[in-house]
Amino acid sequence: MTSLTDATTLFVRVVNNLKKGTINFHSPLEEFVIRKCGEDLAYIDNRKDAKNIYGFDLWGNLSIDRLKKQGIKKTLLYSQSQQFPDFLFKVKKQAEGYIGGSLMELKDSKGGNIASFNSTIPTEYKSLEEIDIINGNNLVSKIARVLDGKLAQNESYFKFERRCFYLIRTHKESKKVKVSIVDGSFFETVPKEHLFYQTFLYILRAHLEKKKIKISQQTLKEVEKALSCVTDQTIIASSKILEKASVRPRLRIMAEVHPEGNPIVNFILRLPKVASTLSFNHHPK
DNA sequence: CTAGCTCCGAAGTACTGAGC
DNA sequence: GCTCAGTACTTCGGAGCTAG
Repeated sequence: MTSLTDATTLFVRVVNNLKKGTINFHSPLEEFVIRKCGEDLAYIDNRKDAKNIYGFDLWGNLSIDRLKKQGIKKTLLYSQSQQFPDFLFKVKKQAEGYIGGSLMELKDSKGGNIASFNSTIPTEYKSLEEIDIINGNNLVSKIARVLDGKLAQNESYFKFERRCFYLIRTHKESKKVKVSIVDGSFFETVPKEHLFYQTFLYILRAHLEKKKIKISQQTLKEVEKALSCVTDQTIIASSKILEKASVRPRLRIMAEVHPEGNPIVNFILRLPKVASTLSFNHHPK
């Protein structure tokens, strides 16, 4: 279990600075996090802008030679990796385990609804191990390990379940602008693993209905059981090479969040819905 | 090492239909 | 008609692979 420290720290600092006017409601969200919690971070996805725009160097005084030894290539130092998540907080030691180490994702939205989640399903917890699976590489865990230093050497570091938070701004261009920090658990009303196979089941049922095909309850049960194995989004989302096909179908996972219009508490959310779309890559000869 | 290519997530843009 | 939200589609660009 982790505490809420990371999110509350950020929240308190953001609120204080909004009051003082050192940041304002229309500043880029990443500026909030980098300027107010930079030193507490173990991963920044856009290290290029962190350094060039906000003058923050994630690597602090770590020497380039040492980083190279730990597998951090020079091109990685200040790039925009476009991986999940946007930010990772450093872990702190507590008794035998860890606290802190939260994930922070940013969502900026013109309207009152929260923008869609491209490729990542929002959840309450994620470990570095899961982050690596989502990304299909170990870039994030590699960087976090370096910045968490000694604390990262423990074997449990990789599997430590980290809380997920979302720094969300709605109505960003109007006077109604509102900034909130939302706990990932608000989005995870159905376990992520169920979301995928239930989507496929839904697709199947809709087809059966449309084509007026009747299959037995028994068969449907078996299909459901088989489909329940479909849980790995990297397998779902990769483009597929099919025999004789000149195009490669690519299923993309997106989650659209439907906001509940609550004037006081602004982050009560309805069932997340996974919408997949198909696009095609040309298969080179 | 590096230039050129593929892969694919995320951001940005376009479209569409409902309500006024 | 116009606006806006929801949805669909397109573009961008970093990483990683490979051939030279």
